[in-house]
Amino acid sequence: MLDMKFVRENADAVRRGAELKKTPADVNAVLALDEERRSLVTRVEELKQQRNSLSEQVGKLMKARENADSLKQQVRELGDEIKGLDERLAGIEPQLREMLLGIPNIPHESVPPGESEEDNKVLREWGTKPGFDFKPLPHWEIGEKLGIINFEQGAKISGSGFIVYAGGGARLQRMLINFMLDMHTSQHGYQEVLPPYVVNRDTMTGTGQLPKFEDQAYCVKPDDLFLIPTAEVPVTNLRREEILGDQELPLYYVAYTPCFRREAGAAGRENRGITRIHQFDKVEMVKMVRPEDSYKELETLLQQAEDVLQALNLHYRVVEICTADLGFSNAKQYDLEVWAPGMDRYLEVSSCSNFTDYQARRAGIRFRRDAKAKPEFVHTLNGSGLALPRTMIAVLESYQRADGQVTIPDVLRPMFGRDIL
RNA sequence: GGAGAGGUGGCCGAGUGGUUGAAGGCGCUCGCCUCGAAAGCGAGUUUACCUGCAAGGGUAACCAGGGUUCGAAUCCCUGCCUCUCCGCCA
Repeated sequence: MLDMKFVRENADAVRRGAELKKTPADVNAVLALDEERRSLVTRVEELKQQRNSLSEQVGKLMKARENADSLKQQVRELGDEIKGLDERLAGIEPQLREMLLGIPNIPHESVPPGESEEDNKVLREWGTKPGFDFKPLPHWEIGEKLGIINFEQGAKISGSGFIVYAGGGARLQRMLINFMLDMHTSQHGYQEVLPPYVVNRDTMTGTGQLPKFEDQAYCVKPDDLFLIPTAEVPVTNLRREEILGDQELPLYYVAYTPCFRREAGAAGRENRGITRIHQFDKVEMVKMVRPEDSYKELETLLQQAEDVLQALNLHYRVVEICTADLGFSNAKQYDLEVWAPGMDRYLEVSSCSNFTDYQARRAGIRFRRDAKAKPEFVHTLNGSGLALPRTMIAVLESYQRADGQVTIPDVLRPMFGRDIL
């Protein structure tokens, strides 16, 4: 969320930002409620000051064994008035917070303007589309033929949108996860964490999944816990409500987790195969950095995600997301889209975002530059490094052979132990 | 799951109704001292919000939420968490 003071002092910039994002946001209503809150606070604090000093006098009188009844009565009446005002405040404050949460982060000035995702800008391409002397199959056909992806079993035991990897498929998936984690920890300086896959309501709220997207999450009802939709949720919340030391920054976390998404409303789209499933694996990078470094850190984050694709020798392109397609909390975002020759299209495998202080304010993640300095909010970033199903799609489809077999990418061979699936 | 104990500032640790935002110690910051350092001495050391041009003033917070009271870190209730013992279990 944005800082109330910032909204008050930069109302126009906030309005413009929401417009650019095509997100309706009633800034005036927020300003009005803020005004009301402040006048209420001022009044109630005055009354409390009176109560405190009168109450102190009561104490003195009673100690001196003098009669304090009329004073007591006076304080009691003050107390009633305070109670009323406090209750009104207690009603307004959550409402104000909620309205503030409805205002999106402001896009960075470098973000290209746009009307829809059509206006996203392809910045560059890496590698070339692989050529085939046969018609490349889509991954679901490869998967079924080789018996490494089983859709029926997934549907049987869990439901549509769940899959079972078997044999070389399961093994390849595990190797890919290993490979990514190893790269990010040993070459990119990340600390690996293995968080819980189920989190509480506060955690889901801290990163913004709740209350707005409750219908997208799987809920463990008796315990009011939620299956994580991405590792971003537990990992970003690791430091929730903390004040970090300057020497701790920048913090780089990488986590492998499964991700669970109900995808309510997404059913029936052109999502054959495993492009969009309810449970998938992902390696996620999360950064907490000093504000002045965040845009530089976004570039390295992007590069680190690209490194994975390059090591796997998969053709991809880098897309700069335009203002209209930018996520609600994002100030700037790049997507990596990998080429899937069997599907004849690009698939988003990574999304690298700079949230500036928007997410950190909501989650209360701060740092102190030195012992005397005021705490400041960190900037948070995250990026997939990478999403497994779509990486798997790209590998299967790009490395397929005329005989139906799939070659194992060079970098994975030592780990995998053989050169075909 | 059963029984018990406990949750106070960066840390340790006092505090059971009235200038206690909180003793004392440690740590940390600044200053003095020193060629420099240590020791020693002195000062300072939570956060959020409101108000003010500023200096400053004020309110709130001792796990969280309610309650009692003129007044609560201190009393009562509920919840959460931690620890110990028992049970169960990958």
